Amino acid sequence: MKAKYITIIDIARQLNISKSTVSRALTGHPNVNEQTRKAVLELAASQEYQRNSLALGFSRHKTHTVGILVPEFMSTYFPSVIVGAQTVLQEAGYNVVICQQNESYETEVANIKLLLSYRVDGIIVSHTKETRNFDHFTLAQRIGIPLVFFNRIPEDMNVPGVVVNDYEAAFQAVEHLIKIGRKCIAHLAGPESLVNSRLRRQGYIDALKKYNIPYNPDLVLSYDLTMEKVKIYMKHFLDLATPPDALFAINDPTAIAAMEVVKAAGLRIPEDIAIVGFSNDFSAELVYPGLTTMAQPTSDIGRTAANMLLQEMHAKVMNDYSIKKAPTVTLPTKLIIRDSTVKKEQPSLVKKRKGRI
Amino acid sequence: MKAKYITIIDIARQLNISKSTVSRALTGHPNVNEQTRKAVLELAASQEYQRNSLALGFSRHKTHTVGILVPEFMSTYFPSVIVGAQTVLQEAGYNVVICQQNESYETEVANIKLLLSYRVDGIIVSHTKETRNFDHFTLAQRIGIPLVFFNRIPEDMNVPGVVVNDYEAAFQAVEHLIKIGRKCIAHLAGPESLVNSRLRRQGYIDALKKYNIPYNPDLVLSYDLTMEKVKIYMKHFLDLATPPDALFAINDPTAIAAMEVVKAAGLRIPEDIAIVGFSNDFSAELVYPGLTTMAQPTSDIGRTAANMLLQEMHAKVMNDYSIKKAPTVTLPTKLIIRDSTVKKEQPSLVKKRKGRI
DNA sequence: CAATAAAATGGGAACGTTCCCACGAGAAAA
DNA sequence: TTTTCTCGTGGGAACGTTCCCATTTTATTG
Repeated sequence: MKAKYITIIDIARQLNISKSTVSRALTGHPNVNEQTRKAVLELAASQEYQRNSLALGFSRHKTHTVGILVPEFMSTYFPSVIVGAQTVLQEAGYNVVICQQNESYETEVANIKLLLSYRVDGIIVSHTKETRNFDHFTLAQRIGIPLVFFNRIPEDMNVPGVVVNDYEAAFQAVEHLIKIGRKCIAHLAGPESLVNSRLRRQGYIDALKKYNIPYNPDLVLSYDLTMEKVKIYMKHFLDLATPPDALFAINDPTAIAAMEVVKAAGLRIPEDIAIVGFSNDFSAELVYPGLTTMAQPTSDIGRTAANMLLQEMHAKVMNDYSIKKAPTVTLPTKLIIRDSTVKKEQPSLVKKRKGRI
Repeated sequence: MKAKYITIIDIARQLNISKSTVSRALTGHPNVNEQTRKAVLELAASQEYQRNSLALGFSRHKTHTVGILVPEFMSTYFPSVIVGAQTVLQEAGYNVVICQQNESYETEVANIKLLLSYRVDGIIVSHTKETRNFDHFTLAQRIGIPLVFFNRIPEDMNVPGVVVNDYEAAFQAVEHLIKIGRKCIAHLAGPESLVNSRLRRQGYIDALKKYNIPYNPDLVLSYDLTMEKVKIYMKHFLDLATPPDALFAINDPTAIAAMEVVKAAGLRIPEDIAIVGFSNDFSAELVYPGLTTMAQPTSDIGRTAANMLLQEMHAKVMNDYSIKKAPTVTLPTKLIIRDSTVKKEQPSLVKKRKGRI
């Protein structure tokens, strides 16, 4: 089974002109007679000519395609970053292909190699939580393919990236809990391997310090972001002699899973335990009670990363980040307060229905 | 700024052998001396050789890449279908690139052309809700690129596809509402242009018929799946002289948005209005009350579509669906009953906390 | 030791496109 | 008229790989 595509040579033959002229006509080159161009375009359209981008990229050493690599896309975070990036890139005339790793390091390496082998012009990436070895990224850099990271940025690489102010965000989240009177605040932290996790944890610690609340390491558990663990850890917190009266969770799914445990234990949110998440996932608004969370400007993150990548790709000379500092943009987060920390009065649930018994 | 890649010719030159031999060594061809192969592989590794897939696909007319086209991926449905498909395809040695259309017809056409121009070996697709003209798909077929549809399948094209039993699913969903005693069931339907919408609507109508409940067209509103509309339409339902005591929504986001309206109106779910959604999105479990919904086997849908595509791609001769019937696989759905239709007793919320005042 | 078979290698075409260079025809300038 | 310029066109190289065919080397057999 073999696909049959029309080529510019087919068109040239039919019109009795050279492939050069056909090429010029199709690419909009000025030096071509208007009648010739018209004839070529018409024939190309009627024969459904599809340019062969393989041949083009191969010959021109530019594919006008960028790859976006994300660790997963079941939460709303990554999809909406992608949509933001895609908008900018498509406007700039670039094609976008997306690869997702299922949080697997091997897939990540394979996908980087895949993109390199397809000679993409640039890559936007957030690495998996498993990634400890960054050789596949430095490889891309060595070859000269611009890379822009977001969300998760390898520490010991000097690469352009877009992040949010994780430290301040965590600080504010915890400060919010303190200001509503909580004194015993637990933290479900992310894996130590991720910078964001460590920054958020530090923000947590420093917020406690600022308000003279002693930091109790027993109230902090790092975990690997698999949902089963949350339930175990949260239960552990509830079983402490002095259980916490608030929880700051590394992200919204964690917070939501924790809420399940709390509710199942018959405790009230926020009265017994107030909960704050991170990212403002779509579901944060939907859960009961609504989840207070630090919103990330996902679309902006994507757009910013895309613009940075465009700049890198258009640079005359490859930016050599072994000698100069790579640009990093930090975007602001915003605390969204919902019922999981501060309860609004409910509309009366017993209001009479109209027109019915 | 130009990327520099090592080529097999570079390697050949350094080892003083021909590019043919290098090619053979790298591709695992039998006719090559073991020592030569070892030398080639070592040099390739140390110089970080990256095969040029453009050249390869260009020369071989096979890219071993398939494209997946989805209308959007903010809900969990499409991402998890993709993950399912990706698993199968990667196991079969195919690369996967994902394109998302933001529900835009123009983007869809552009992306199909993009994939064709990159000479992908096959395409898995669910079209946008805007798509009325399917020329870009028939184009792919004419050229000889296998296509497999899922979820949304163009009616007047005879193409392989994977769907769920939308009609029966809708029937069962409505039957469930009837069995819990509801008599006045509204339906927020999807756009008429989508087959699924029409099938689900018919399932709704026929379920009513079976139980001798008169079908009232005023209780059915088709809409374009934009969230603002839901609120308007739902409010309209509530304002009817005889407002409905149940709602069957075309999908979960619709159902959830409707729940917001119901709750804001001070009505109780499910006592005043029972609600059923469709798809069992991640959020269906998280909302309050939990949303009863027809679960779709998303991962299976993806895996099935991928397997069908593999079969198409491996067919010796292109299947000509202008003369024979294209295979369609229908997968089963499953009703997930949650509190939005049948309330479980709640754990007491006033249970005493231990170890605390 | 010659004859033959098998294994390993080299040479070159092919894939579709762009781009550079050359060339002819006609127009404009000398 | 001759020279110069511009416009439109054609020819061919280049891109990196595979694959087919030819050739050389090595091993095996009579």
